[in-house]
Amino acid sequence: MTTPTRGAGVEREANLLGALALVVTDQTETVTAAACGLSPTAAAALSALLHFLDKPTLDMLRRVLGLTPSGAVRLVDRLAEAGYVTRGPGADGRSRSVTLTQKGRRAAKRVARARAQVLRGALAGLSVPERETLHALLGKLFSPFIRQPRSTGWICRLCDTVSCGRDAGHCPVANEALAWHTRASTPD
Amino acid sequence: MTTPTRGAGVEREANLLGALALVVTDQTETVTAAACGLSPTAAAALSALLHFLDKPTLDMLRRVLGLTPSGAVRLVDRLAEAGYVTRGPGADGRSRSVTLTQKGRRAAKRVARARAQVLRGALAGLSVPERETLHALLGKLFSPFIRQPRSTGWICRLCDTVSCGRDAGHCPVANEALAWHTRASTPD
DNA sequence: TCATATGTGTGACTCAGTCACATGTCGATC
DNA sequence: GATCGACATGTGACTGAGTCACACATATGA
Repeated sequence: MTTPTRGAGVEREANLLGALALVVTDQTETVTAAACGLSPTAAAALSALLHFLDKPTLDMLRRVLGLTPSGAVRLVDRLAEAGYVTRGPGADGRSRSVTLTQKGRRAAKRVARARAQVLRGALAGLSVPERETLHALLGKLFSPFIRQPRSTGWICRLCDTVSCGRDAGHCPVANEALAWHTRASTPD
Repeated sequence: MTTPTRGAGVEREANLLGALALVVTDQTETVTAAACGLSPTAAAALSALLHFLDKPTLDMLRRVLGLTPSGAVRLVDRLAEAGYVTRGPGADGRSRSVTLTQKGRRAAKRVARARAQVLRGALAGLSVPERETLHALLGKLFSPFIRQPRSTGWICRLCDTVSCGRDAGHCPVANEALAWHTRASTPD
């Protein structure tokens, strides 16, 4: 009993998971950067701006991408120079809103499409029931990452918030975070 | 018939896969870089040097990491300055071997351990049969990435070649690559 | 033998970010 | 209402990790 294939088994799966995560991320960064003609970070910013519901500010972008304030300023400078965003007055006298231009919106959609294409390509070889199974397993894999405070950027910085199903309660990240907050309500 | 949960279904799983790959890679880069006190690329280089069987050269490292020749020279400069590697004569009058020092070997092992810890942590919530299932599915997810020529670094640049089981025919990357080469033997 | 390919290395530069610091604004408290 | 600390943005100077263009030595093949 206990586990016949312990030890080496875990290592094999761990290694495979690491390798897959690496290719998927590599590919995604390459194609999203190409889709907007800027850096992967800029691509992530465009994607985030596309999916934000309320008027995003420079500071929100900073948090999502895990940058320093000045880093975010430089990033928005670049996006603005490319004609992708404009700065406007924020809700606050201190903050400024960052808004996608038409051109920026188009670029952001290209970014999202490019990402989706890579990911759909990866899933192409799976049958529907296999995809269902995978979905459940991926959800479980998330938990450990949500529990702990993250040092770098936001998990969902490239997410498609529609297909993510956050509002419908389908997003494991959102669900875990919610459960976590209700459990231990430490207001920072 | 056909597929009742088509369309949106694929998008959901695709999105989840992308998000998971992103966190896993983020975390891995963070901890491996911390483990050696240098950049994620340097950490990958140490890991690669640890697992190379034959005497690695600067050029091999360059290929694995997807750098330019001069980029690789700079990287090895940094590794040497940190006391992690030494340059020696290569098999060839042109090439030079890059060898881990004792200190470098220790650092490389820390890198490998740090990576393994992240990945094992992700898998911690899965039962043994769930891990088996995941393993099979991850293997299938790989195929599309191996078929196409990659622009950026090598898929396995952080792999633990022992637990990967390449020689025993357990590594899906190696297997796919092998099958691919026997099918279309274009010697470039 | 000579042209070409290959591996390594250098100088000048770029790009994306950092840090230290300045400025303007908000909220709370006296 | 004045003041003080926290906060959002922005700027100048700098760094780290890479690039490109080029040089040089060695290897390979016609």
